[in-house]
Amino acid sequence: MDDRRARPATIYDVARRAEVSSATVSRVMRGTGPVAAPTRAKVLGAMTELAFVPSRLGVSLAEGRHVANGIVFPSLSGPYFAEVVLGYEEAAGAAQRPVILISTNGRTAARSRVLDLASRVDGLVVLGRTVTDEVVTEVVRSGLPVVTLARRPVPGADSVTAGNRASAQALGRHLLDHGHRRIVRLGDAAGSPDVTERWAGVQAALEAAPDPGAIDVTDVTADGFDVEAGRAAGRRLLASALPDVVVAANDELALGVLEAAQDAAVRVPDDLALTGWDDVMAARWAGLTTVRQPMRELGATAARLLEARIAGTLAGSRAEDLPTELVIRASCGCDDRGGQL
Amino acid sequence: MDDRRARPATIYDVARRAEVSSATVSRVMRGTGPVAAPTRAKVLGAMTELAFVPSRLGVSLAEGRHVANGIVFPSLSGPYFAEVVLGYEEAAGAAQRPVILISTNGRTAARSRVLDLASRVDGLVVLGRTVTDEVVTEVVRSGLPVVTLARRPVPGADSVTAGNRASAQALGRHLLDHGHRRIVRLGDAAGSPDVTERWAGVQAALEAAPDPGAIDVTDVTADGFDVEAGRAAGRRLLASALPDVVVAANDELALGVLEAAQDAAVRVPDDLALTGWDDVMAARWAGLTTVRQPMRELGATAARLLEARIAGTLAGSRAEDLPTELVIRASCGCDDRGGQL
DNA sequence: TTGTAGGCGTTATCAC
DNA sequence: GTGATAACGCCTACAA
Repeated sequence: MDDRRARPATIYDVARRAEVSSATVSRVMRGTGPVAAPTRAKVLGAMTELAFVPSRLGVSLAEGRHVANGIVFPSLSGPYFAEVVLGYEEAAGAAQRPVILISTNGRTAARSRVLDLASRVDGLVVLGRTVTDEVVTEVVRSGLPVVTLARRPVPGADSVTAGNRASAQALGRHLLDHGHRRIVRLGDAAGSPDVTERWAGVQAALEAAPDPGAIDVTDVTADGFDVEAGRAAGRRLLASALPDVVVAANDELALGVLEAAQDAAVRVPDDLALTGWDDVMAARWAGLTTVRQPMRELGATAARLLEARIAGTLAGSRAEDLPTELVIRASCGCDDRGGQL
Repeated sequence: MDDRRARPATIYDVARRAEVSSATVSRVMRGTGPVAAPTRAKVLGAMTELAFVPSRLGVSLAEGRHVANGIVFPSLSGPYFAEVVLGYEEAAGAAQRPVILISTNGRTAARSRVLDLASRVDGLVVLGRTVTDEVVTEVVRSGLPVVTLARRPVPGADSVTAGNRASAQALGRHLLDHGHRRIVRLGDAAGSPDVTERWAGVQAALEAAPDPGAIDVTDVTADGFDVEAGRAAGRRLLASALPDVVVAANDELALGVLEAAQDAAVRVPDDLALTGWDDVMAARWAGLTTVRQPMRELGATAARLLEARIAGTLAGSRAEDLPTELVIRASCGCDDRGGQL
C-alpha cells in the first residue's frame, strides 16, 4: 500500500489544470465576480478531478473568521454537558458552525487551553467551574464575543443562567413543610457558582422556617459531581447517624447516595429522604425528587446570543435567566403514591 | 462602552514594541534557536503588555497541522455520544487536542460538512449513520487519518466496533430460554450498521431454537432512536395484540416503550417483556435488561488509534472489536427478584 | 472576463 | 544572536 500522505490539492493545482489563474478558481467557488461559462466548466472539471477541497486555514486566514464556535466545559461527564451541546447545535441551525469543545477537567493549563481555543473560533461559551473571571475578561478584551453559562456574569460578556435561587428556596420550603429538620447539603460549593446559589436558596428557606432553632444543617463535600463521588460520600454518610434528608447538588451525586443506601439496606425515603438537581433522564426512573433545569435550552440560548453578538446585531450586554421547576417524586417522601425506591 | 472589536496583536506588533524582528519573537516563544537574555526579556515584556496570543491560523498554516481532532456523530442526543466524547478526551491525555464535533443529524449537506471538518483537523473519527463509505473513502484518499466507529470497516481507515453479534445472539437465546416466542424488534436497521448486526445476532439465536416454527418475529421501525420515538412506537404497539417481548435497538427506545406501557397500565414484564441496548445510566434505574456497551472505551480506543496513526507509528490498518455484556434486570421477566417496573 | 499581486499571521531557512 | 525573506493556501482590490 502507498503510505505517502498525499498532499491535498491547492487552488493553484486546480488553476494550473484548468489553465486559468487562482483568482478565477476562487471566483468560481465563491460565485463572486463574473466567469464565462466555458471557463467555469473547465474549472469545475479540474476541481472534481483533483477532488479539491479548499483549505479552511487559507480561507479563514483570508476571510478573517473561523466559522466555528467554542465551548469550555468543566467536565464532559454526565448528561448535563451533552444536553447543553445538543441545544447549542440545534440552535445554530442551518448555518451550522462546527463546535470546538474542551474540558478543563481540573487540569492545570486551563488558561492557556482556553486562550488557544479562543484563537480558533468566532465566539466562545464558557461554563462555570472552568476558569476564573480574569481569564474570561482577558478573552473579552481580545475582542472575541463571549457568553458565560451557569456562572456569574462578567462585564462585556453575555450571560445565561438557570434560576437556582428561587427553586432552591422552594425545595427547602417543601422539605421543611414535610417535617425534615436535620439536613445535609452534599456537594462542593467552592468554585461552583451554581451550587453556591442553590445553597443560598436553601438557606433562605431555612431561615424563614417557623422553628429555626430546630434546624440542623451540615455541609458535606464530595470529590466531584459524578455518581461515583456520590456513592463514596453516601457510604460515609450512612456510617453515622442519619439526617432526615440529603440535598445533593446534582442528580448524579444523589443517585450515588441512592446506590449506597440500597447497598446498605437503608430505605429511601423512609429512613432517609433524598433530592437531586437537574432532572437528568435517570432521575425519572430512579424516582428522584429534583429541580428540572432546561439544559438543552441553556445551550440553545447561549448559541443564539453568541450568533447575534457575532453578527453584531446586539448592543450592550444581555443576561438571560431561564426558569427551573421543582419536580416532586418519591425520594423525598412527599409523593402521593409513596413507596420505597 | 467601546464597541470597536479590538484587533488582536500580531507577532509584528510584539516585534516592533520590543524593537526586534518577528523571527526573534518566534524564537522566544518556541524556544527554537538562541536568544540573548536581555532580548528575551524585552520580548516577553512586550508580549504581556500586548496580551499577545499567537494566531492559531498562522501557526497551523506554517506548521502544516491543526492540533485538533474531529468527530462526526449521527446525532448529539442521548448518553451514547457523550460517553464516546468523554472517552475520547480522557484518552487524548496531556497533549490535549481540542475536539471539533459535528452531527449530521439527518441534515442534507452531510458530505460537505464532513469535508469541511476534514480540512480543520489532523485526524477524524466517523461514526455510523452519518455519511456513506464513499465519503469516508474520499477523506481517506485525501491523506487524513480516519478511524471509523460503530460501522463497517472502510479500507484505509482503522476501525473500532463493539461486539454486537455475539451479545445479540446471547440475548436472543436468553429470551427463548425463558419462553418468549412472539418477538418484536424495534428500531430501524436500514442505515445503521450496529442495529443490522444486532438483528442478525438475534436472528441467529432464533434459527437455532428447538421450535423454529413457533417463533414469530416482527420488525417495527421507529422514527429515530430517542425516548420520544420509543414512546410513539410503544403507543402503536400497545394498541394491538401484545407480543411476548419487545427487543429495542437501544435503551432510549426501550425506555420510551416502558413509558408508553406505564401510561397504558400494561405491566412490564408480566404483560410485556422488554429489552434495550447500551446500558445507559437510566437503564439501571428503570430495571431494563440490556447489553452493556463500553461506550467510553469506544471513544478512548478510537482516540488512541487516531493518535498513533497521526504520529505515524502504526502500519497497515487495524480493527478493534470491544466486548459487550448481557445485563439481566427485571424488564425481561427473567430476573431472580421479579417484580413489575 | 481574466490575471497580477499584496495581504492574512506564523515558521524556518539563510545570510550576516 | 539577529534579521530578511520565502513559504503555507486562500481572497480580493486593481489592472488589463
